Amino acid sequence: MSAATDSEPRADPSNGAIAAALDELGDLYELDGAIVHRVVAYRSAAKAVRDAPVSVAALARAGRATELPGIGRTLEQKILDLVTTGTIPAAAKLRARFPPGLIDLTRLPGLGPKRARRLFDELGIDGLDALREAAQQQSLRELRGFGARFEEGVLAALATGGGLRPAPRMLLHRALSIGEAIVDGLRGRPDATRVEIAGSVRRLTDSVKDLDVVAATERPERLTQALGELDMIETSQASGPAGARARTHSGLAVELRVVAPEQFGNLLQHLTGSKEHNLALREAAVRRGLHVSEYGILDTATGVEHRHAREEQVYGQLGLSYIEPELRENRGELEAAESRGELEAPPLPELVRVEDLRGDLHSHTVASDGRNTIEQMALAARERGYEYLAVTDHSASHGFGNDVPPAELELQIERVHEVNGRLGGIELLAGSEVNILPDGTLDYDDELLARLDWVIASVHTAFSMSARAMTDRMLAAIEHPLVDAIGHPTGRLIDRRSPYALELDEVIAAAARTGTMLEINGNPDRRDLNDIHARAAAQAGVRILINSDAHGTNTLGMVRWAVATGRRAWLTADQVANTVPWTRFAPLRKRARVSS
DNA sequence: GCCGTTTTCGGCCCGACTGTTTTCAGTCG
Repeated sequence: MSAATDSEPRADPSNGAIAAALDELGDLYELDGAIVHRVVAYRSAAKAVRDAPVSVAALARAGRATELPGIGRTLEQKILDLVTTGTIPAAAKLRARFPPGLIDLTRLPGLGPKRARRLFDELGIDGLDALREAAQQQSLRELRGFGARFEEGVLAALATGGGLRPAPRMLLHRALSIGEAIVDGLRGRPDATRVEIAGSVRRLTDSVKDLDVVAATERPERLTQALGELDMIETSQASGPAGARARTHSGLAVELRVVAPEQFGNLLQHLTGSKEHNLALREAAVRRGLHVSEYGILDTATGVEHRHAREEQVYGQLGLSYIEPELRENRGELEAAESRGELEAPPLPELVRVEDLRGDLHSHTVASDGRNTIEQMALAARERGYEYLAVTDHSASHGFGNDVPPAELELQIERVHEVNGRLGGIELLAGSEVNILPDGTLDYDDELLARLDWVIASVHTAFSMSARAMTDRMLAAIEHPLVDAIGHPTGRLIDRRSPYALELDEVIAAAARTGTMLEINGNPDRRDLNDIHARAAAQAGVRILINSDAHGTNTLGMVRWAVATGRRAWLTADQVANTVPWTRFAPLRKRARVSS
């Protein structure tokens, strides 16, 4: 937190900080009345920065930021200003013209930049407090285009805190389970011929802000009414003939859209998104004279609207092969779907599946904070069809009363080998999830580590180090010859805790060079590495592990969330180390190569 | 502000719904 001085160069802003600055600039230009396309350019650039797997500050200093999609010379210069001076001149200028509370106004539902600007220009309303006061005095309705309903809406939104901050997001596993229940409920209705989950839940993103459901029916009004009658629905705001909106008791916003069966593919494709995928898809289609909507594809040459019952037909008419929902983020999937393999763009990958996994390299037992014994975990893993399971309880300094002192680990090794000798059909690895201490050392000595069959090393303490110190800490662990893999490498908790400051490109390069595997952790709160980082790591040649981090027999299945992230990372089974049989996995371990 | 099977200017997806309106702009996804 020390201020930068002449002797101490300014620390590079993170991608998140650069993205926030671009988003703010977009907001300011929007208030300033800039054309929408310019504002969209800032938003899309912010997203590109946020998604970039490498340091954008470093890219900008190298004059290479324009390699990112949606970033041209102007934005590169603005990023460079931010990196070198800590501020963007254009933003400073606009901030002086518009009070900070004005952007808060645009966060309220139904109040965008145009109307917020009018409230400021014509009534001097410069923030939420002034807006509340004006609404209470019923002076908003004097403005043309504003009425009593608007005043009521403002007071209601401010009273409930709605709109003051973005709606809380729900983790995927919860939203998916609610979504499946809703889909089941609607499928039971005689009027529904098809019902599917769409939106970000179908794309298996980390977390979601709402649930999109699509249905095919000849009787739309019957089905939209049925949504409100489901047990899990708290309130329904029946909209129009195109669908309905509702909210579940758990607070999840649900949007149901309906079309005729012959248009179901168009609707499913549209509502699955992402917005960026659809935007790029539609722009490319327009260049071919085709206009894509949720109702069909209009061919401007013939005037014919083509309706498709299946998504494959939608992509097919656009000259594309089918794109898995997890890939629909406009991260190169459209180019790949267009490729037939012979061109320079590689075709779409065949994505890894849960069924491809042959083992799990991260699990806990009662020896630390797990709930089941070695034998119970082994039987459950064998039941899943695994050929190997690493028992990796926490190490000597875990704390929380769950640590395993060296003497205890020696006993645990014997227990694992004993069960392994007794049980057939599965290879049990005596392992440990070893803490990486702040100085980069581990909390067992090398002699003990060498007696283990498998070591996954993780950071569990001292999260708020500088990026340099944390990177060095991680690199020290990666360079250790007895560390086979790194667990949950960035430490993030989805929507709750940011990743530690870390130069991930250095971590990835070191992991690739040393043959240290990097994990995608299946805990639905973690999914760490994330999709962007896992893709970058795999492209750099790092072997990726897909692990459950199960703390009981009933959570071995959490690998499905890690597989979801792996699929979003474009991973094929070949890029995931634990898709191979034990005889091929064993020699991939760093320790196997050190000792041979 | 970006970008190019429309290549350095002139475009930049498409539709639903809302509130306040008599035909639509703004907002949202």
